[in-house]
Amino acid sequence: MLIEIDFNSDEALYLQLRNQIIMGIATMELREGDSLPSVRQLAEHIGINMHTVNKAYTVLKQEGFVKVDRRRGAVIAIDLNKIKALEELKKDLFVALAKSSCKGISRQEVHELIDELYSEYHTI
Amino acid sequence: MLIEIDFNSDEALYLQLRNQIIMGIATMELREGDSLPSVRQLAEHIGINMHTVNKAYTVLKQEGFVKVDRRRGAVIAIDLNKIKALEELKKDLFVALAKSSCKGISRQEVHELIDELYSEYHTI
DNA sequence: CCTTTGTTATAATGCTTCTATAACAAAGGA
DNA sequence: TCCTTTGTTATAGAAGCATTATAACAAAGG
Repeated sequence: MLIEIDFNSDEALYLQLRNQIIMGIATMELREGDSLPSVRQLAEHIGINMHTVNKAYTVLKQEGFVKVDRRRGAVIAIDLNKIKALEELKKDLFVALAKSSCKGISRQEVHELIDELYSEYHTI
Repeated sequence: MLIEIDFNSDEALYLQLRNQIIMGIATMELREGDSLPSVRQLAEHIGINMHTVNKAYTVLKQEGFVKVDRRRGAVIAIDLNKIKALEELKKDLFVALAKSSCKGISRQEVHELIDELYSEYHTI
């Protein structure tokens, strides 16, 4: 899977990494059971520090997207928790929708955008 | 308008402030032309530093939610820019939807959540 | 003339991010 | 058995951000 880090972004490196892996899972580019590169390999490949990759993996583990196996490294393993996920989504959407609502974006436009984005995610 | 700051949150104070004001506009608790308290008044009222409030107002100004008038202070004045707003919404939704998609939340469930949240925003 | 307004400057403190170096036990392969 | 690779942990430093504090300024209004 191709990882692209933007060093000029104001988003933290470990979060860029985390987000791209989550999007990889959503698009099924990464599937349950797939191994991620070792922290050292990926760090070397991207050109960042090992600890930064490790931080991304640790967050992904805490959020239930990977399990870490000493033999196989970080392995994609979705821990389904819809209730928690719905709460988080709600929190994420709250401010984003308030902003768009203020800027005159209609409810229908949001629905259309959701469809457009969701069609890129093949899980459901 | 009631402002509530959570000092235990890991979200920056000036962002909590910004978000609450945006949500205030979305729910029409704050309307075009309304004045916000002066940076010093609001800082005093909340119990935080003047510069933290000033930072929130500065961000809101840059994002086109208020205009600053030397006489009237920060005044709600929406600068409509739907194209930019749609781009930002898309970016905001991208990761949030990827996460929920991975966790098994269906497209329909997202649509329902959108309706639920949007019904609290009376602008459109 | 005095107060209040936003604005700007400077400095100190604490937290987060990122890097660097190092070491450890566990597992696998030769 | 020995070597390499794995995740993990500890420690330390640099840089940037968030927050506070004190201070000063010009502009506007009463």
